[in-house]
Amino acid sequence: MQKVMEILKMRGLVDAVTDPVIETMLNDRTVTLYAGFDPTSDSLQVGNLVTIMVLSHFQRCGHRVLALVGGATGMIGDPSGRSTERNLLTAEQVDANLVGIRENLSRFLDFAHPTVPAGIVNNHDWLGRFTFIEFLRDVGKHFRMGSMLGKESVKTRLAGDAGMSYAEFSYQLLQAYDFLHLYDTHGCTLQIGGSDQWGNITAGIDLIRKLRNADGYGVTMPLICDRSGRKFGKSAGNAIYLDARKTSVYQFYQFFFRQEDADVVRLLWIYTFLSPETIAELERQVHEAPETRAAQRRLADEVTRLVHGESGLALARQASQVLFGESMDGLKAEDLLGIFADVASTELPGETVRQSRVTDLAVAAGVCSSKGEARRLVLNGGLYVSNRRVDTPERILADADIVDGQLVVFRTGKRNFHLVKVAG
RNA sequence: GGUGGGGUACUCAAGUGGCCAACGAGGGCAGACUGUAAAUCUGCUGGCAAUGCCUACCAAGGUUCGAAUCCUUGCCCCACCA
Repeated sequence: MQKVMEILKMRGLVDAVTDPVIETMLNDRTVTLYAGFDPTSDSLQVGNLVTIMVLSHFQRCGHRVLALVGGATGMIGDPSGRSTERNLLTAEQVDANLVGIRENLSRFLDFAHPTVPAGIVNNHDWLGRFTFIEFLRDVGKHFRMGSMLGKESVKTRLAGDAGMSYAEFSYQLLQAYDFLHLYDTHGCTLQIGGSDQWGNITAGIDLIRKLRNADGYGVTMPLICDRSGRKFGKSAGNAIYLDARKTSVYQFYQFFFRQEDADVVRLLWIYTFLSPETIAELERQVHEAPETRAAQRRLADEVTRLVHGESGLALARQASQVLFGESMDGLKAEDLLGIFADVASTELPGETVRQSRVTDLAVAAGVCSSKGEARRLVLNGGLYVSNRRVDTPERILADADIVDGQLVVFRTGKRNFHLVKVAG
C-alpha cells in the first residue's frame, strides 16, 4: 500500500492532522474517507480542485473515497472562513447546482475502480428527513455551548460587527452529523477538508466519540493562496471554474500559463501528479531560464488535460499559439472558427454588424457592458479588431474587418478575445 | 422590549444644506516596461442622443430656490441592558 500521507506531505497538501496515528493507520489498511463540497455554484472551481486532487491521491493509494455534496448544508451556509453571512440559496438553486457539481466530480474520481470505487452522497438524503425537534433531541443534545462558542469561525464572527445568525451557528451540528452518518452507513472514519474546516471536522469527531465510542480522524489541507495572499483562482468574482461552459478551456489554460515564477513550482506539486524528479527539473528551469516559462507551460498542460481532456488541451494550445504568435492576417474565417471554437462568441445579424460603430458593436456583442465602457476602453488603447488597435471611438467597422464576410475578431487588453459571427 | 451606534458606488470608507456622480484606499479594467512573470509608473472605474442631460448615497414622504447631508415614518444591521 502506497504511503498516502508521505505523498501528501511532500506535495505540500497537508496542513494539520487531528491525530498523528492517522499516518500509520493509512499505511496499514484501507480507510474510508470523505470530503464535502458546497453547492454554492453550479460548477466547482480550481479551489475545489485541491480537495479533488487529495481525494484522488487517497484513491490511488488504495483508500475508499466519498464525495459529499451538501444538498442540505448548502441551504444554510457554512460560516467558516467568512466574515459575513452569506445569502441563502433557494432550494431550486441548490438542486440545480448539485447537478453541475456531480457532473464535475464524476470526471475526476474513479467510480468503477475494481477494489475501491469512489462514491457520491448527498447529505439532504439524511439531514432532510429530520424534523427540527428530532434533530435537537438526537443531535443538538450532544453539543455543548462551550465548545460550539469556542470554534474559531464563531468567535471571529461574534467579535466582529457582522454577528451571526442562529442558522449559521448551527451549521457545525449539521456537518458533524454528516460525519456520524457516514461512519454508521459507510464505515467512514476520516474527513478531509480545507484548513477552515478544522472546527467542523473536530465537531464530527467529537460526536462520533460520544455516541459510538469510536475514533474519527481529520486531515486538513492548506488554503491555496498566491504569493500576494489572495485565494487562488478567485480574483474578485472571476473564479476559474472547472466547467467549460463557465470558464472556457482557453481561459482555463491561460490562467495556469500566466502564473508567476514565485508560485508555479508549488502549484505543480499541488495541481499535478508529476513526479518529484520532473518537478525538480522544472524548478531548475524556472531559475535558469524563466523567460521560457517551461514550468508554467507544463502546469497549464497538465491541469488542462486533467480537467478538459486531451482534446481540450489541444484546442487551448492551438488557440494560445495563434493568439500569441504571428498576426492573424491571412487566416480564413474557417481557421479562426476552429482555433476560437472555445473562445466566447456571439452571433449577430449582418445588418447590426456591417457599417456599425465599433464601440456599439462591442456592446452588442457583450464585449463591453456599456457604451461608456467601450469608449473608455478605446481611449485607453485597449480595444482591437483583428488584432489591430481601434484608435478612435468614432471608428466605423469596415468590410475589411469582417474576415471572409462572416467573422469579426475582437480583442481587449493583451489576451481577451471575443468572436462575433455574422449571421445571414 | 429599553438604550446607544449604524445603513454611501464592487469592498472598506470620507462627506453632515449648494463647489457631489460624491475625497481616499483596496479591488477591477486598460496603457507603458517585460518573459503572456513580478515590481514599478500612468489613465479609467453609474448611464446616455455627452462642454449637456438622466439615474443614484436603505425605502417612502416632507422642509428648501437647492438634500447623501435637515424633518417624519418605515425597514434592516450592530452593541449593551432586560
